[in-house]
Amino acid sequence: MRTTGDTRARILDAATELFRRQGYAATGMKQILTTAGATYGSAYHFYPGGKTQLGEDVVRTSGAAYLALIGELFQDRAADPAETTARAFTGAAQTLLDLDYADPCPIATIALEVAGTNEALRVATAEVFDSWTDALAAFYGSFGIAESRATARSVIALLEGAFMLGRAARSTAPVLDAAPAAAAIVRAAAGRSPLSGRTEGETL
Amino acid sequence: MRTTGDTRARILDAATELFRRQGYAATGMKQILTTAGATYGSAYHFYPGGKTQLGEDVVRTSGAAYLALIGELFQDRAADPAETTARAFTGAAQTLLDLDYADPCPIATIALEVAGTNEALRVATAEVFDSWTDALAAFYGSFGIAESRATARSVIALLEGAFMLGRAARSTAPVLDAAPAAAAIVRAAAGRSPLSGRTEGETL
DNA sequence: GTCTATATTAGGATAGAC
DNA sequence: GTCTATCCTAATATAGAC
Repeated sequence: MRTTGDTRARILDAATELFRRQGYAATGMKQILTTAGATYGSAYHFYPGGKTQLGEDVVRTSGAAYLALIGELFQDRAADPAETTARAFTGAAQTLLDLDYADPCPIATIALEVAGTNEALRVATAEVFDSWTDALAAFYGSFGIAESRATARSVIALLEGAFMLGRAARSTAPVLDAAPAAAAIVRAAAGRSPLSGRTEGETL
Repeated sequence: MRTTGDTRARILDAATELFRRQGYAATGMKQILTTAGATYGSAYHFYPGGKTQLGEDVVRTSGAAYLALIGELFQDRAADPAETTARAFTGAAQTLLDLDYADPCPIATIALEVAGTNEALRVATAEVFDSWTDALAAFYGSFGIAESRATARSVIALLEGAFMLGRAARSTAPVLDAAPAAAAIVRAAAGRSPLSGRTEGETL
């Protein structure tokens, strides 16, 4: 039995970790509770809606944590946004390695698993993806990139897909390959924007 | 009980369909067999390795079918490869809609689910992704694009990620947004290639 | 708020008749 | 090659004592 944090936090942490490594459906409440050092009584006290409600908490909580991470990675207004984007991918490749190919995205596997079978969870994953898109779009928009939402969405999609191929192959190559590709997406969108030219060729 | 095809094919088809809609872990053998109109006896006769072996057959068979589809979509040597790529994404958005947001990629959900828990299946998904990458890289390479494998991998990753966001949001927008993004990836790679200039500006 | 015990259903897999 | 019956385990969830 661990003693770090309160019981609800331990259950949430254990579920987040296990969902990330095994997926949602393959992870049982029993395993979560054993890992968390908690009991059914506690779990259904905090999550009367059961596994689905716990899953929602996992998705929204880790979604918010990643939103904060996006805010940290994408804040340099002085740098080329395409370069900033590429750097984020390079860092993500390292994260993939550090996690030994567990899912670097805490909601990706869940999102695919529940898209057609659990409406509450599906909505939760959609809202998290939207919040990430909003944050990244705001960053690109601040550089005058016109289709900032479409650009942000594609960059996030590319990262998610690269994680998928990387995990399957147990290789960081797909994520590293995606770094210049992501930069190309951003540069192309910048080139199509009214303020274009400013981000092309010039360092600042 | 259906009578189309033999028993093994019915089991394979049912499993493919259910894995695509519900994922691998959430789909039970019982449900597969009920849907297929088959029994345990038949299932373990054809797949003595059980659910994992059935999953492998699903991954490799539908992986081969998609490889053929890639071959059909990417064969026009007269058109701009970036345009061809964008058109494939537009078509994929329609497929997503036609499937009512079931997974257009038959192995994506499985790939994420098993990446850390089932080595045999993980290898199967990796090999399928590789075969798709090879085919698409050969297409890009035929246009003189130098980093053809990295480009192909990123295009596939972008499509997989766009499917993920699209399924979560029940919207084709992520896939449609990804069409010009994919074209940008291809154009950027072409621009970095020795034979560059040929695919830029010119129609042929 | 936490515990144990249990209800109920489904999970994957096997044996052996036919 | 197909069937039924069954084994054993684990699934989610609940009840009720403490």
